[in-house]
Amino acid sequence: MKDVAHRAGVGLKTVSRVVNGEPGVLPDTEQRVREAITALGFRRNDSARTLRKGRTATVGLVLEDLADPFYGPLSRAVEEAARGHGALLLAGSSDEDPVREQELTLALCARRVDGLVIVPASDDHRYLEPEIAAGVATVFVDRPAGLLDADTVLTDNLAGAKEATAHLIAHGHRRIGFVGDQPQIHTTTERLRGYREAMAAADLPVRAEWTALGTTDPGRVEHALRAMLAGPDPVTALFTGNNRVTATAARLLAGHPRPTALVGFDDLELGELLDPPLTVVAQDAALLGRTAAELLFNRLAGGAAAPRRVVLPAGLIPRGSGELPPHS
Amino acid sequence: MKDVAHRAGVGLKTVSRVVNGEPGVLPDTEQRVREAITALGFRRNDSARTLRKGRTATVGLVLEDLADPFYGPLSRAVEEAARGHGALLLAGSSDEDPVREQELTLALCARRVDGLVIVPASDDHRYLEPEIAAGVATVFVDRPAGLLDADTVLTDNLAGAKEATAHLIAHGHRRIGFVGDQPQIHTTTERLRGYREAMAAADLPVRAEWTALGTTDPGRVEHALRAMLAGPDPVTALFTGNNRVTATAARLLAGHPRPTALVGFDDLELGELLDPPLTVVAQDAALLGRTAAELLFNRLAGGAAAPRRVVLPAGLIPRGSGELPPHS
DNA sequence: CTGAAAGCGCTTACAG
DNA sequence: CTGAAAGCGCTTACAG
Repeated sequence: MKDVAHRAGVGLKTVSRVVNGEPGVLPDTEQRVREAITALGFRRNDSARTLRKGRTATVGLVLEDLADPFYGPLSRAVEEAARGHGALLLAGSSDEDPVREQELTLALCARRVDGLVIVPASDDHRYLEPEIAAGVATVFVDRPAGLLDADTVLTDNLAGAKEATAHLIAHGHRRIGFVGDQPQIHTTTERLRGYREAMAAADLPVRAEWTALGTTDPGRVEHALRAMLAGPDPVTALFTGNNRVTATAARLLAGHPRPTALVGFDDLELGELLDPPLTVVAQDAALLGRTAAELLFNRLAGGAAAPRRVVLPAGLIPRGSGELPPHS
Repeated sequence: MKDVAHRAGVGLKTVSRVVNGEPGVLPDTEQRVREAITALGFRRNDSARTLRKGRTATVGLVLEDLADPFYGPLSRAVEEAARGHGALLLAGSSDEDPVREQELTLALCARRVDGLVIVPASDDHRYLEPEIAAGVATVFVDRPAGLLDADTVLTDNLAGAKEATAHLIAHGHRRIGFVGDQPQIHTTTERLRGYREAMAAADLPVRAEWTALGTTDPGRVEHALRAMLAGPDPVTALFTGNNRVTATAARLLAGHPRPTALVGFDDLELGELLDPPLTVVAQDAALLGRTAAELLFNRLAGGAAAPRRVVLPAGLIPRGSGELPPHS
């Protein structure tokens, strides 16, 4: 910029005015500045600008895994909102590791992002207190913050899980298995709770061997499923706790001799083309992201003193796999 | 930092030394500085740091759509590489719009990203010449740069498309349709070329109505497919040009009276569970991303004068849909 | 309409 | 072992 000013024979501030389209520059002067800019290939350094301005026009997004298709629409929704506000998106994966979540989040804070959308992996977010106090607008999505009061956007996992389980019960099942993600994840425990409550509401017992929580590693899931499907008294229906578990269950059931009912939490692409077509409880990942971004920019605009909590619905989509009757 | 220095009764540089773990600070002094840091809740501003250092430890990623599952593993691979080099990822979608690609890319450059991984939507990247000259390491992935010589990582779309088409021909098909993405996209034309070459190699004609290019909008794709499947001389097999087109084709064929063979470019989750299981030519999106990131950091490390071009293989995975015989 | 000075929060290059 | 001065590339607050 100094070079441009020198070449155009003007002051630094005049170049700044031209670059930012500020008024009060004679057409003639502006012309000279523009020529110098082109000749020197000048491009404003937005990092420097940002340092002086206070805001970085950057939003940080921390989620479990950028490669997981569930988070694609969520990321895109946050990106669109950011774009609408002239901001860019700094994104990263926590890999469901609390340490990694914190490192990543604090690295984003060190870059002085204006706001943060977090799918938490940890259960203690007090490390963010100074950041939030310093003005970083923070929204938790998909799962609540731990030991921290902050804006949150959730899906009604409890109701969704109840609906899924009640649906299986309504189709005559009494021995229903639940295979979920790791137990420290909020959505896992909520969905497990929904399953239990629906079973209890129908006066059905839940045997210990009918619930299995753990990583979504296909090997682990397959092992858990096989255990439930074996023995003298196998489950006749399965409720799977998220998209990855459901995919593994669908694969296994496709090769299983006994028709077993299946309802999954989260929809899967092509799910309607499976045999039988996949019944799911679906949530709207894009809406989750859009809502989170709205709360974020709302807060950045100076709104909402008290943290807000938004709960979005999940809805059953019956397609066939969840309507199979119990095998005799 | 000034406040910390003041409170600890030391100079600015000493705080800097402590914060960066540089040697040459007495334990006693360090202790005082650390106390001041904690008391004031000081956190280094990495934006200021990068302004002075020259490098921002940030990599920009421009792709078609953050929500498209195809790009998930690619993004994640770039993220992992960036992380390995202490860099963060600034990501955004071009939406297959050349103007948006350029705006986004230049916005990333204005933030002074150290490097750029681009899935191009435009066919003229000369706008990047000054940026590259200024030292922004730039790698194009999935599609080549337009009018610019730069590091590039591609899949062998031509060979993959030939293999897919030859596979259908080997199973007795003579009337094969190709439905692809928009014609300005490099991968579309390469795959179309592979289709044509395989047909020509088998001395089969290609009628104009057997090829249809356009957006991946399900309505458009369905319309094109229906046209090919109708009439007195319908195609007996389909080769679909990417994941989205394949998904629409699988949906349509599932409800179609005549069994029609299908080979898709790109694999789909659950594809093996369809009826018939989906035959595809698969590419490794994660490897695409990993390789691109390698070239990027290689260049940042001062390597490779001449731009490099890496071509990765695509391989046929026969599962059933591509082995259906022609209907009589 | 225009520009010189100060400052955003750090690091670099020196000097002691 | 420690720190004062200058500078990274901009914008802010003034003054003319």
